[in-house]
Amino acid sequence: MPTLTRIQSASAAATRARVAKLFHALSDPTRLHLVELLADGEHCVCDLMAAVDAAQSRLSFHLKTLKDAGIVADRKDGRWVHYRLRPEALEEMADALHLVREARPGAWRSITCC
Amino acid sequence: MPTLTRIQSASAAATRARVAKLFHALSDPTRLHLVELLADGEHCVCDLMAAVDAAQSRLSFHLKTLKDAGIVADRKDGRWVHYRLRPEALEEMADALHLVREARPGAWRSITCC
DNA sequence: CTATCATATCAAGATTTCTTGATATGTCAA
DNA sequence: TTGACATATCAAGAAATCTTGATATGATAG
Repeated sequence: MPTLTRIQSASAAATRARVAKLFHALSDPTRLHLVELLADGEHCVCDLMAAVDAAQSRLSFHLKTLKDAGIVADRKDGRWVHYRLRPEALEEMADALHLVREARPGAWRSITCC
Repeated sequence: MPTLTRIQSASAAATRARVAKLFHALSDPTRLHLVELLADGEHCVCDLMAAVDAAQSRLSFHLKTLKDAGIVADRKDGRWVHYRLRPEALEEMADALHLVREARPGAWRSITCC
């Protein structure tokens, strides 16, 4: 494998891993619900816990998953923690989808068979 | 819980499950790679197998995952099978993202605490 | 027919993700 | 201070997902 190709596919692989992580973060109904709730602005964990019916540690786990993917950010305020959406991450996802949606017909052809 | 609320949240839950399934299908680097490859049109399994470096049954598993989510469709042609993207599914995902991205500030307020 | 090829499916194990209950940490109120 | 509260983290088990190798199916070529 030539060097350039290796480098390109290495970064393509890194990009895919990043995008996969973003999509994974939204691949769970509870997390989708949380993201919906945060769509109108910042909320504290206690509100979120009341809105989605989840045990505290379970909610904490899902918020952490979203935060690790960069989809939400948090802010400490006394004994409360407020979470908010990070629109950049959602844009990143929209961009990834868009790249796939714009067809590039004939970019590569059948080699192996058919 | 009043009936209307229960019905609404039942269908909201169903929608979230559907959307979660779509996002889950794209939450894996191999499947993202496949979707990229299909972005320029239909390809047979053998081409895809050459392009992503995956064992046959592994590829088959990931294609099935994409197909079950409705992201790709297949077409049998003699002993070959050709897969193609289903743009509707990608639109569905883009729509789901869009709903979250348009903020609806103040749609609900803190009740429990804070 | 028979052999070969393309693909799907299955079974078992490996790995990852999720849930639960328990405990830790830091903050505020009394 | 002390106690109650909000949240995070941890450990262990449960569940889902992924990988691998083996076998099944159906189509074509010879």
